[in-house]
Amino acid sequence: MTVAALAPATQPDMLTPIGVNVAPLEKYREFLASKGLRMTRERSIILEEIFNSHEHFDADALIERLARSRGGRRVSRSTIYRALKMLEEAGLIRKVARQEDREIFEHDYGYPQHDHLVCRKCGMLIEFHNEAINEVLVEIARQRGFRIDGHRLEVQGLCDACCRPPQSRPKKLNLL
Amino acid sequence: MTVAALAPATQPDMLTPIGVNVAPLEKYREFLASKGLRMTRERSIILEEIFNSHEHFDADALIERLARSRGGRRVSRSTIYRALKMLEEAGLIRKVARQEDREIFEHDYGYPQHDHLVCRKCGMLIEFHNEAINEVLVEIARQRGFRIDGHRLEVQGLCDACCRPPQSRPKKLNLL
DNA sequence: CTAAGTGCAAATGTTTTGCAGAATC
DNA sequence: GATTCTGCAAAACATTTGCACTTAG
Repeated sequence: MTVAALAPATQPDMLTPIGVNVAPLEKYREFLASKGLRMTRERSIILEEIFNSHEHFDADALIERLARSRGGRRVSRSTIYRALKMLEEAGLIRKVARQEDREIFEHDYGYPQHDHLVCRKCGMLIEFHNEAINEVLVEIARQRGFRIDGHRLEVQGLCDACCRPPQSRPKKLNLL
Repeated sequence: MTVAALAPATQPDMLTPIGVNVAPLEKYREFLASKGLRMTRERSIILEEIFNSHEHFDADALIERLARSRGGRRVSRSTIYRALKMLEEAGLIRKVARQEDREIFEHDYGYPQHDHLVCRKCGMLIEFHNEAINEVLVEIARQRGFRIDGHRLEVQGLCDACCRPPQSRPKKLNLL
């Protein structure tokens, strides 16, 4: 379970156009321009790879995806880490959890806001959205004069499948 | 701001007995016994140091506190890391946030459950408790057959003080 | 052209681990 | 007395950085 396991997205892909969503690229371009930074081949390759799927990912998974990608789309490790930082600043991706000492990212643009149930055993991420939570947070923040930028809510526990292990052979039985 | 800045605890210390709370030690002892592990001088020193204050802390802060502690209470770095892991397993402490690549811990025993507003600028942690959030989570988990062990909710943003920087001299004015 | 970006390799900083001697039960 | 612990130094690991070369604007 090196790579984050995935639950089916809450929203089906029905509304996603075939191919790359162009909006994120535009947003990235604007962000870069506003900071006097440049849109390079590498930056667009990374962005495209990320937005080509709606899956959660970590730096390493992305690096591998790019490494095995068709056509000389190879991008160095450093550049990818540098890009992840920028994309986060640009509001295009966000960190959602931490698994095995790695940050797990997901899209933060063109995707409804949500939180996650994280299975401690198989690593599955189950997305959910609940407006009531946001309302509570807004009210709490108001009381303390706190200006909310965002939040990260990870609910740890066991997913449905991992709650009842009987059917899959319990490990270590062979020690007898 | 290497060490996590702190907001006053939500609950005053009025109910805390002078000196060390003995309950955590008991709980730790039971946990260790149940696993065939031993209560050592080092483990109790670490526990005592942690429960001597209700503050949030990270591994490094704890290491330093123990290093400068009176009487040969020095405990090695490795032992402290090893202990943090056990204490978390034992349900005595929990990770609440991540700042500057370090995990921030806090008591998870003898202290009411709560979440945090984290100031992105000064690092201040403001605790809050809201039962409605728990209710929502329990319901969501029920629907998905998920068994909740716990959660971690970090709300990022700017604290009251950092929202309005005018009075404290804006940095970089000297660049003119 | 010039400032910004990239790749590489080396550095960083936290956390982990192997091992020999010390301590608990 | 055997098993578990500790401390040390070295290792592991994800992420960052310095630098010479490349590239976007």
